[in-house]
Amino acid sequence: MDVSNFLENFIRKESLFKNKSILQSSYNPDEIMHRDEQINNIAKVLAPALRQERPSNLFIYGKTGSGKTLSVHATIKQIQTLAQREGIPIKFIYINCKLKKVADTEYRLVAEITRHFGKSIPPTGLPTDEVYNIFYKALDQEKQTVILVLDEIDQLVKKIGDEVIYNLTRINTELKNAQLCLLGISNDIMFADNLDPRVKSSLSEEELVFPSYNALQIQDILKVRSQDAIKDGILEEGVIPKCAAYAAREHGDARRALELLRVAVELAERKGLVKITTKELDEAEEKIEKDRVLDIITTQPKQFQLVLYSILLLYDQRKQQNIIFTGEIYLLYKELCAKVNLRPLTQRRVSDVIAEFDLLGIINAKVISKGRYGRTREVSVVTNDTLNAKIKSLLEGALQLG
DNA sequence: CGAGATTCATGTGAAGTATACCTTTAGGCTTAA
DNA sequence: AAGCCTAAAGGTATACTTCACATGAATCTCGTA
Repeated sequence: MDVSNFLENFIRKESLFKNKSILQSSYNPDEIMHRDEQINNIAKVLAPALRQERPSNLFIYGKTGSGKTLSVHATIKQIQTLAQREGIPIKFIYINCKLKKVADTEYRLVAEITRHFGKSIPPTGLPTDEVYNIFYKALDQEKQTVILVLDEIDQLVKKIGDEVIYNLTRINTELKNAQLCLLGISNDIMFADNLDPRVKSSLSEEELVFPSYNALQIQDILKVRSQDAIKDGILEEGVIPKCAAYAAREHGDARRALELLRVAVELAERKGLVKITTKELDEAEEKIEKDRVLDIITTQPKQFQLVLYSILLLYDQRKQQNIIFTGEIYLLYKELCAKVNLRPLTQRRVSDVIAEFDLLGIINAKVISKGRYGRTREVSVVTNDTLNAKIKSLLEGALQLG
């Protein structure tokens, strides 16, 4: 009865949001603030497409939440409407390379691209060459300019190397009708330094750097968006500046600032408050991190979870010197496997698993040499204790541990 | 005392294996003319 | 005879294993001052 009461109230009660979607990361605002120059530059580079000429490949750097993806999308949209009106064949393909199972191998990446042409590619079974062929054909079928946006391209290269990109940049030489333009987006400024020089030079025929927003700019953005997104007068004085300050601390991540605000309002709503204070912001910050980590963890395979569980268990035992080595992890992991009736992976594999968790940012794992005492990964946990406890109980449930 | 040589515990690359899934091909059966 | 379904054959990607070699600083060794 409490539940029905709650739900009843929920309907009656006015939402604190006017339009929540405006604060969600998928939202594309009509106007992007403080990015005019960048958008103009993108437009300049891509404009030749409107004359059926191949635009130079473009490479965009900038920290997370500096508006890269947004600006690209905005530019694309404008070009597209224009192209549509004039009947110019331009096609945009956007792929986020970060998504696991979408673009973490060469095959999967090319398959994913090809699917954007309406072809269906099986998840496995075809030779990679064949997938390339299908891609060529689909691409070259008609006279068109295709602009391929690879977001978080650094993640891709980190995983599978730069050969794919090389292949993609070279495709143009074999195309009769169509032309392909690559637009790479990277969070990692140093990324290009580790590229094969050939790849680097062809990928970044043009380069563009997105500076991070400063606290004031983030405040601007927050103000404008919150005006349309949430009810008037529910933000306590100082909430927006603090929110901006939080985000600016994290290298000016506007996306994070918006998320922070949205989650804070959600929390307030759930608590039945009518004012958002900085307290909600703090809670929101915690919740976001928690959700991010929990989300990653729950979607991992069992074996991975067990490895992580071992790490957390060891971390708890070692409060003082919270450094853990691969060998210990593997030992405990094997023990746990026996308990849960799981065939343990080899140490070789576990080594890779640990490296993957590092890449995901859930743990810190650094390869060190202990001199006479060998070589290992030095693993430490980055999450805080309350979150760890949460993760552990969650994993215990998922793995049916005692 | 200091320069090399040793050593340890794993990192790491390459090649091999199991599994899941794909396409192609060849029968075998059904169906319609 | 044409069409459709099924099963076998032949092929691939992926996750993982096996094998073998690479690492790199603490420690040891041994010649020398």
